[in-house]
Amino acid sequence: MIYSKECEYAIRAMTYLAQHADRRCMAKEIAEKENLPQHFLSKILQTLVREKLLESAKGPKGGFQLSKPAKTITLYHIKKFVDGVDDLNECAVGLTKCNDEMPCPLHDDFKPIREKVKNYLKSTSLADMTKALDNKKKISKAASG
Amino acid sequence: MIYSKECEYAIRAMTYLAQHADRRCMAKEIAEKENLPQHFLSKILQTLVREKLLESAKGPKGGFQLSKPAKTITLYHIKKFVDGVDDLNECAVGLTKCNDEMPCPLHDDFKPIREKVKNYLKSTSLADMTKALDNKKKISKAASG
DNA sequence: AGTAATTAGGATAATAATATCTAAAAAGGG
DNA sequence: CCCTTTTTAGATATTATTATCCTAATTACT
Ligand code: SF4
Ligand code: SF4
Repeated sequence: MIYSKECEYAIRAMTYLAQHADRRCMAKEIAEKENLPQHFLSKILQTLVREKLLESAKGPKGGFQLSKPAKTITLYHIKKFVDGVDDLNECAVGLTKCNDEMPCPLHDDFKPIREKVKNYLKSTSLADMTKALDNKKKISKAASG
Repeated sequence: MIYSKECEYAIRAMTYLAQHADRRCMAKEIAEKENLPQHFLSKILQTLVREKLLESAKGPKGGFQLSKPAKTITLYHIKKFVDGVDDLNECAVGLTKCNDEMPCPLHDDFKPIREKVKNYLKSTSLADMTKALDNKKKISKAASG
């Protein structure tokens, strides 16, 4: 609803990296564990390296890792580099470009929602993602055992 | 952010029809007035007829019109028939399918936002769209004159 | 130095979204 | 009945997204 596959894969891969921040992870490993198309993922990781969100190393013991602490990388950052964030500043209705002085239909109803989405992306870091995943694991264990 | 071009065009066309509910409008007219690709729009209008949201008539004096009152047709209905609404029930994060008992990361943060979007689409009718447009026109006149 | 491992980058392929074109069918007006 | 207008439907074209493949470059280890 909010981002492309490419961006979704980027987020999932970076979340995986955040969960294994103690070492480098290979593209192949991430693809297998997260069930992502391997070659496509490699491309995505390359662009994330170019955008300085990741660091990479070639050869044996090579792989990818976050270039900075997980709590400083937000979903917004990732979307910004992969998809761009223009759509978050455009109308849901699509009648004209956004402009507070000359609002289009439903401005007052829609703009707050759009702001909430933007805010959610900006306030959610990879650290939050891993925390949420840990929680899920706990709940899952409690339920089954 | 929420729907495809096709759906956006559908909404804009149907809003136009709601504004001119007293008569039938030709595809060409709608395309010109709303600045939409004409042939693509024709296709879209055809599917809306098949889905019973519009009625059509061929030949001279032909064209398209809403099949029921503007206030009974919501953005949600339109999206449902054009794009489908599955994405409104899926995760923003994309890690797994939605399931309240086994929530994925950020469920509690994201789900309310998603519900707000859904609600917005369900509670916004074509009549609301025309009302908002009228309002805009008024404001625009007051500002310039 | 040699070899295996791994990322980087370019070429290509497959699929989906967006857009156009053309001919056929239906309706109205002469 | 014929001509014009307009929708309908199907074929085709274009572009963007998603995905794969292949080769080169880099590095680690022996
Ligand atoms: S003014 Fe409001 S309704 Fe109009 S484009 Fe901006 S956010 Fe959308
Ligand atoms: S985060 Fe919540 S809304 Fe999203 S898939 Fe998970 S349970 Fe569903």
